Amino acid sequence: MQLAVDVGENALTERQKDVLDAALALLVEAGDALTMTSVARRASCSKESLYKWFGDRDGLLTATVQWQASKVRAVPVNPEAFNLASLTAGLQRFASDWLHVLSGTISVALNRVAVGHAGSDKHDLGVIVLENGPFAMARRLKPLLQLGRDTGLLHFNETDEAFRTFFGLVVRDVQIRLLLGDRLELTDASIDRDSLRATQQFLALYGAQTEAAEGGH
Amino acid sequence: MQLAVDVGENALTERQKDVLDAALALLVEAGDALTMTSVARRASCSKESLYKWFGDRDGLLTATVQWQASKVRAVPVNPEAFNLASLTAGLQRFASDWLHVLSGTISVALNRVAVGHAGSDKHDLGVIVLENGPFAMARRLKPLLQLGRDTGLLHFNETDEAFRTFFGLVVRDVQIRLLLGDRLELTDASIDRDSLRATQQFLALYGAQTEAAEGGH
DNA sequence: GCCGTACCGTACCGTACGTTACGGCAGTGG
DNA sequence: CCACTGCCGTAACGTACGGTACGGTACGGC
Repeated sequence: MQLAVDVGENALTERQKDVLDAALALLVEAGDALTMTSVARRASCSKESLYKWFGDRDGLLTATVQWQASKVRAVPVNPEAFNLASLTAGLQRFASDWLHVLSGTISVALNRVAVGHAGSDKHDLGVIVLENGPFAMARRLKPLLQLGRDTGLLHFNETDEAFRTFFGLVVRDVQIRLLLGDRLELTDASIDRDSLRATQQFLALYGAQTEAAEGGH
Repeated sequence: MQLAVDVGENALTERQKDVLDAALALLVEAGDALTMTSVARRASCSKESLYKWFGDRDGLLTATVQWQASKVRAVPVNPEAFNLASLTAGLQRFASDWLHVLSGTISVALNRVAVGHAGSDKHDLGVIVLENGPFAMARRLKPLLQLGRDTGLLHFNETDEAFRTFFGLVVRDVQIRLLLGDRLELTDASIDRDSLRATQQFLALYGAQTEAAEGGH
C-alpha cells in the first residue's frame, strides 16, 4: 500500500494521481473524445487497472474532475487592518484570480465536458464543476463582502445578489465565449485592467461612497 | 418541388423544416446522444433522406442550429421620441427578452451541444451559436447604446465595453449554471425584477445623471 | 401504360470504443 | 524456491451507431 492523499473517501495513491493527471491532459487535448485506451497508453497503465480503480469511464471522468478540484484550493482572506483599500485590493485580486482560472485550458476543458454531460442522464460532472466553480467562488467571496458591509464600506441587502453582480461584472461574456470556442486571448495586462474595472464598477454600485471612482473608463 | 424558404444558400423545403424541428426536439430531450436513427424515426423519414439532405451527422446538427437561429429574429428598436424613459424601457425589454431566450430549454440544449463540439475539431456549431448568441445580442444592442450616447444620456468611450458590462449585469451566473445543470427556475416575475435591476445598475454606471436610481436594492 | 423521381422502411456493413479476459513479470512474504 | 499480489500489455468480445444499399410505394410527366 502506497501513500494515499487524505481526501476522506477518495484515497488516491501516487500512481492513481499520475493517471488522473494524464487523463486531465488528454481531456484538454481531445475533450470528451477521450478514450479509455488513450488514457491507459498515455499513463502507461493497463486498462484493467483503470477499471479496477475507477469502475467505468464515468468514474474515471468524475475522479479526474474531483482531482483537479482538489488541486485548486482557496487562499483565505485575512481580515486584519480592514479598510477601503484592502477591500478594493481583495476584490481586485479575487477578480484577477478568477479570470486567470476561468481562461485556463484546463478550466475550459473541464467545463466543456461537464456541460456536455449535464445534457444526458449523468449530471454528476455538472454538479461537481458547479460546486467547485461558481459556488466555490461565492463561498470564498461572501465573507469579504459581509466584512465590507459590517464595516460600513458596502451597502446591500442580499449577499447573494451582491456576489452575483460582482460575478457578472468580472466574468461578463468571457466564459461563454471561451466555451463556444471563441479565440479570446486574455493577457495578464488585460486581466489586470478588467479586474480593476470590475472592482470599481462594483464599488460604484455597492460602495458607501458616492464619490467612488467612475466605472467603465 | 415544394416551397422553399428564402435563406439564400439554405433552401429548405417544408418537409426538411419538419425534420429539423424533430431534430430540435430530440436535441432538447437527449442532447448530443441524439442518433440519426432516432431523428429518422421521430420525423418519419428515412435515414437515406437525412444523408441526402444534410450530408452527414454534423451537417444535420449544423442545419438544425441554423434553422433555430433563423426562427429567432431580432425586433428592431425604433428611435422615435428618444429620451431617458424610452432608453430605460428599451434596455429593460432587451434584458427581459434575453433572459427568456437564455433560460429556454432549446437555448440550453443548443448551447450544450455547441460547447461540446467546440472541444473537438468541429468548431462550426460553436461559431454559429456564438454568432447568433452573444454577437447577435451585441449587434442588436449597440445601436441603442450609441443612440443613448449621441443624445447625451449615456457616457462611455468603447461601445463594446459598455455592451459587455450590460451583458454581465443581465446574465451574471445564470447561463453557466443552467448549462451545468443547476435547477434554476426563472419566473416571469423574477426576470422582470432582474431586468429592472440590471438596467438601473447599468444606468448608474454609464448614465449621465449621477442621481440615477441606486442599483442593487 | 410506362418511366423517372422522391421518398419511406429496413436490413446491412464497418468501425470505434467500452468492457472483460488472459498471459507475463516484478516484488514480497514465508 | 514457491505462492501470492498487483500491475502492464494486448488480445478478444459485444454493442451501438454512423453510413450505405435495396426493395417497395406514391406521384407527376409523356
